[in-house]
Amino acid sequence: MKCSLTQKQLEIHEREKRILAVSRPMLAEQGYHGLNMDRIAEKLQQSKGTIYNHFACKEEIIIALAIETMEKRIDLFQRAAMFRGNSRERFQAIGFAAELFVKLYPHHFSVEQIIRSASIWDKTSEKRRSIVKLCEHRCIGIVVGVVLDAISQGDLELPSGYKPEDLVFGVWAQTSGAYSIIATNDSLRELGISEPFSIVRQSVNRQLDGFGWKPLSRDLDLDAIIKRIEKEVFADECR
Amino acid sequence: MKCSLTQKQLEIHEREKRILAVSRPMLAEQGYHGLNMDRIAEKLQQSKGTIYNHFACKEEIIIALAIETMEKRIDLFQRAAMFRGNSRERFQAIGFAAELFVKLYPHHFSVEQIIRSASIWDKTSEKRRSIVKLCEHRCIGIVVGVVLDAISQGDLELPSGYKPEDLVFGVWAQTSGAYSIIATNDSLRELGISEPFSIVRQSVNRQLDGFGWKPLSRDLDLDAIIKRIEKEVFADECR
DNA sequence: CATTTTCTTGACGTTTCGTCAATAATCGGG
DNA sequence: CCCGATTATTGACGAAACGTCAAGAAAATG
Repeated sequence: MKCSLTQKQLEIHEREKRILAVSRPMLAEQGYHGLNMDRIAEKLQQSKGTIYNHFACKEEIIIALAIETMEKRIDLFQRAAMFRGNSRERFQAIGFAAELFVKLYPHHFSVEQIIRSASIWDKTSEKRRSIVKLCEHRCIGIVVGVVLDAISQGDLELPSGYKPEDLVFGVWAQTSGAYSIIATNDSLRELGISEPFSIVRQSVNRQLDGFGWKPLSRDLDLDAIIKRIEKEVFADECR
Repeated sequence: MKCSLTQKQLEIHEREKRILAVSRPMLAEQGYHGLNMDRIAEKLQQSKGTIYNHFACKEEIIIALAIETMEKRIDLFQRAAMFRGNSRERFQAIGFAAELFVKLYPHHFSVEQIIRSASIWDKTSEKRRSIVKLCEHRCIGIVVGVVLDAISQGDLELPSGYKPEDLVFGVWAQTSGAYSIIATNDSLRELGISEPFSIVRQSVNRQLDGFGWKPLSRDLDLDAIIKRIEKEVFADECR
């Protein structure tokens, strides 16, 4: 009875994960149109109706994928924030995590891009939308936490009227903007930009310098810090 | 004969512009799916086949709209770059133009966002794609020009191995990333970010400070500069 | 074991893209 | 000014894909 019930529910839960697993590469590699409900059903050897039992529409699958993505990112950020070092080094670690995320999980990153566009948003359920909001909140919270630590430790003093969230927004905008351009603009090299990832790292550091977040980059050995982060936080991922 | 021929060609050219004019709000307001070939034909009182005589597919319309958009942006940037002031003030003027563009022409801005995503790109013609590249090149060229002036006037010295294009990329990423977030994230205020536009301006300036681009922002009256830009360059737009 | 509830199925209706053969308009030479 | 050739226009049509739903299968319940 109870065992049997759990059996079925387990099966359903399992299938939901498989639907998402099959959907992600379709969406990431071929965009919104590449995600095809009939093909999902076919690949899973189930009827289309069953898929629709799990997700009310295509957009629900997309937002579910986005939630998985954000959770993965949050995990990386959390680990990065725990890096042992001064506040600026910990911020650096989060930056490293963001870069790692893009490079290591391009299929996750793509989904984050796709959901940002189109009229996907308003076909999704309130329930999942609120989960997305929560994830965003948690993700920003992690970064804001490091900024707050920096302030309380006297490494950083923000201009009056400037909140920690504001600084985070600036860096968030810069990195997400950069990664988005890198992913969608195949002629960056022709535009004279040959090492975009390295440039983002530098630009962000200059921005932090501009806010006077100590120690300034000229007093830091950034390459050494990154080596430490690789070894101490993301050993598994950087194998 | 020649007049008559021109007559017809003029009509066709005129119609092409009308197709784009009708398409833009559809695309900008309702995304990729809002752009409906049948409805375009209906609105223009022409058959669908005629629309397809102008544009081989939906994506061609989108990229054509994107080209119009980029040309409009280039116009604003060119005017901004001619602002009379020191190099940093001229850079500021371009930043102002970018912000103005987003705020004043949201339907143009949206299109720039949409083309960046999805699998739109690979259904478009090589011809239009190369025009897009050219536009990007021109647009970046304008900004790079100001940076070069700053260097030659001794206001700015880039770190070794750092090219003017790299600095421009950083700012480009930050502003485009920020505007994209602003446009697609309706809960910024809940995340603690209440004045995103003002924050972007400040963040960019801090970044320029970090590169030591003189005069530093603490030696500038940014509000006064912006007032001057409004009056001297964009009087029409800021009425 | 019978009944009720839940789950699964795939044929179907609908929308929308893009095509193409037929028709209409325009052009150019005599 | 007229007639064949070229070009442009049309809308019915085929194809693809989304989402629905009534009927049937499986599971739960008592």
